[in-house]
Amino acid sequence: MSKFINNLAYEASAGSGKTFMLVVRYLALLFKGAEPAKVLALTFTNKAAAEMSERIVETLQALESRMELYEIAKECGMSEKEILAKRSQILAEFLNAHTKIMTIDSFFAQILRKFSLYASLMPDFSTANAQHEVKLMSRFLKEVSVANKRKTLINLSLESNKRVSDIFALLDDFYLKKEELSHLKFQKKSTQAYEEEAMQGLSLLQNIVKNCKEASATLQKAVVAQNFEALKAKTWVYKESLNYWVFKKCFTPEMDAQLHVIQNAIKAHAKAKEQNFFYALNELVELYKKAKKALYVDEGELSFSDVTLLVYEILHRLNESEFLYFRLDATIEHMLLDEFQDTSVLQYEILKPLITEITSGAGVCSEGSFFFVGDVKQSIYRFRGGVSALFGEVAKEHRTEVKKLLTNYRSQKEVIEFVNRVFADKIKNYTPQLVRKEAQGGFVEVIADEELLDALVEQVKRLIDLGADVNDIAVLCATNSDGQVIKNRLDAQNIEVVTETTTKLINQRSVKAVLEYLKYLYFREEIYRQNFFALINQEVRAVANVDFNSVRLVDVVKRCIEEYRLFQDDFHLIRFLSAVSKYADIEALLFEYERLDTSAAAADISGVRVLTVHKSKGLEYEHVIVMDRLKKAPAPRDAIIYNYDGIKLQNLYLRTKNRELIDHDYAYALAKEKELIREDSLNALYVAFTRARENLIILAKPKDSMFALLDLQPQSFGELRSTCKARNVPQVHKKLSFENIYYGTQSDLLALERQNEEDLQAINFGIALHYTLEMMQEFTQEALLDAKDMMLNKYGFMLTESEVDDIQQRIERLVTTPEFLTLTRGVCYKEKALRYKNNLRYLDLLVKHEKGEWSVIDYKSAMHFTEEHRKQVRYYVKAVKEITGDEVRGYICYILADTIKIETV
DNA sequence: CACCTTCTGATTTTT
DNA sequence: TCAGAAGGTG
Repeated sequence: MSKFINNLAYEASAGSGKTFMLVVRYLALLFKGAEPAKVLALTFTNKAAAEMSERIVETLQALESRMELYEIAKECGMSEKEILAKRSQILAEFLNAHTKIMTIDSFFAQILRKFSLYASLMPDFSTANAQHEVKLMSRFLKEVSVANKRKTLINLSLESNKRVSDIFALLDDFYLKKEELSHLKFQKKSTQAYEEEAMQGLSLLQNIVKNCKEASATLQKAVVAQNFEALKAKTWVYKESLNYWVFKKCFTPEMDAQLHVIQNAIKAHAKAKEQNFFYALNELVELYKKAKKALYVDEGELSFSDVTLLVYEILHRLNESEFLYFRLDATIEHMLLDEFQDTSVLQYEILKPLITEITSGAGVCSEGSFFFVGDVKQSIYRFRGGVSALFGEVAKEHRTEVKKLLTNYRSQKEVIEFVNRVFADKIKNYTPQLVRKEAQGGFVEVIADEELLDALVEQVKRLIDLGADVNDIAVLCATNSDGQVIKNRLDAQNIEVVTETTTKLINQRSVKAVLEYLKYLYFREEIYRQNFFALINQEVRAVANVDFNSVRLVDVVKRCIEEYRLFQDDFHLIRFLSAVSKYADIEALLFEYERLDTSAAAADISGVRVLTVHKSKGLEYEHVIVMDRLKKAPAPRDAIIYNYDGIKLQNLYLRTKNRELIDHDYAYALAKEKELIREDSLNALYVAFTRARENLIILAKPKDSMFALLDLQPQSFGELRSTCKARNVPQVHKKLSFENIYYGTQSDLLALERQNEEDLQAINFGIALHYTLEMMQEFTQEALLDAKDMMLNKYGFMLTESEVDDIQQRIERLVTTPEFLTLTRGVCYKEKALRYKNNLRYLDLLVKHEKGEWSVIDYKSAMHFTEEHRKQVRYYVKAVKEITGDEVRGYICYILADTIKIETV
């Protein structure tokens, strides 16, 4: 019997079952008796976090037939039978617990909310506001002006040939790395002396040339430089010796002596300038920080990095006794970290004390455990602060046992072996992946073609002709703009396409239409009116004026939806409405909406997936086409080169043209930086290639190819096939329709109009009513008043006064209805998660009565669709019965305007 | 043919 | 900021 390893890491190559291991680990902990609320599982994306929760529920539900069962039993040292016996209980506990499966950013935000007062912050701060940067910029400039540092900023900008906005980005860099930089000192130094020194050397050199009879015209011209800058631009200045080219004829050792004088002066000059630059930057960072603080104290607005930094600072200010931030809710006894190679040093520093406590067993928790998975080969987020060296360092620091997952469970043989061949001698310490016995197929082809887009269309058609489902085809590209171009080309060929941008709310037709409408109202440009009516498929007609000073933006949008009857099964508009309410005024919306990244309502969109390699991380597809970049790769241009040794920042340099030719240290740092960039590109290609399950097609251009570092030749392996598998019946997506033709009488039309209006209003009303009920601590009048306030905060904007009163009256009646009070006697659970047809649904109210039986209560604010509701509640009852094994009854509680009706289902 | 200077054009990845 | 092309000189 194997023993559960408390301190364990997995090096998990692509497709090697990383999520599987995470789920096994998580469930093993629960079966060993850990409370779900004490297990912290952190991921990098919301998608990954949601996926993990879903996988855990899925696994538990079908445990008897899942591969995980064997592993969990092994890890726990229990028999499969024992595990299965505990299954329902564990599932119920998991669904009812405050689980801590989330992104690292939301975890930090949670900590900060608890400790917000330490940072002079209100707990209801917000992150990622669209106007954040603009506001910050103006605050910063004000601070600069107040502190009399305008000159510093202007000099910094002039001297480094950078715009203030670029300086802004560097400031943010420094702000974030402040702690890491603290051991470095920068000194102000005059550069004048070095310039003179260099010019002196030049004039001595000019003398030598003047006295040389053999000097050619070219040579005489070559040694002419008006000033220091012109001298720096000369090519010969960076040669090791002048015993070459036109200098050769006049060469004397004295020439080289002067050359070295010039070189040393230039080197020292660059160094001095760099120091001045960092010194000034350091000074301005203080003001930048002040501006940031002002913004979050006054307006409660923070960026993601502010959250991380503040959490870090707070933790370091806390003393031992205060240091129980993670024990506020419940102790965290177990930690599971996903995609560890993408963690930044700062993020790790925050988690470190927690990890130390767990691994040393010094904490209150006697049996804590630490677990992380990752793959340095898939580290592609260096630009965002990810440090892949962290993986090894952390394992070493906490004496974590590292295991390798060697078998690839995702791909077919040809794909795996191709990847092994290509990367074996390119990626350091590459371990070839093993192929499963049953995965002997697969296909890989490398195609070189100048016309990438034509080749792509051809390959997509080839796959479709072979019977491939379009939803199983993914096109991976280098940039978002490439993705847009690819989408347009496939669209033109009538091939359905889904891009990441397709799913953005602002790209939904109905939302676009409303935006055009608003633009017309605001700018009064004819084009917007035309666009609006074209988008809603209605005849162009006059649009009434709106006074934005007297009408709320939300109301304008609401009226538009009603007037033009845009609401027809369109949940995008509902989301849009709540997004609109966040904008202060029409100007804010019109100038900022493009940054609105609320995603569209979940819709079953069908088509070829087009996405960047970066976005594809963690995903897998049957057929993958990896596209070369359509444009040239950008030149590296980060102004500051950070030189890390492992995870420790050693030094930093200011990127200066040609400096590597005369400054050894700089050359070393630059070479290191270049190597890291190369590794990143290599890793990106590794990620791209390993997304494929069956077929991998690589489209490379002959010149400037991003595949150049792999030395790929046009070639193919295996046989292209599309295995037809049974799949879910695709749900028919109801297309948006903007009907404006009615065949009824005027009164029918009015009735219909009213109904549309009511639909939207009724949904808002229902949501608010539910929310109020959810927020009530108990079913009393007093609790209602508190809950009403909370509801007003959240939904007040979309309700009229009479609706608010209506909600209050309805609930007042509810809490004085004896039948309801009897029904809710016992322990009440509100909004409990329940797995329902592959979706997590929420039960309005679940009551555990004294004798152990349960009641499922669903609230409704209207009598529509009653049969639907009954079905739903019956399903809930069945589910709860299965989970608990107890007696369960279901009720629908109609909270109507004039009466309360409770129906048993 | 070796080498310099000047001009032109291209231009990211995101929780 | 860099890469590549064009144009020029010995």
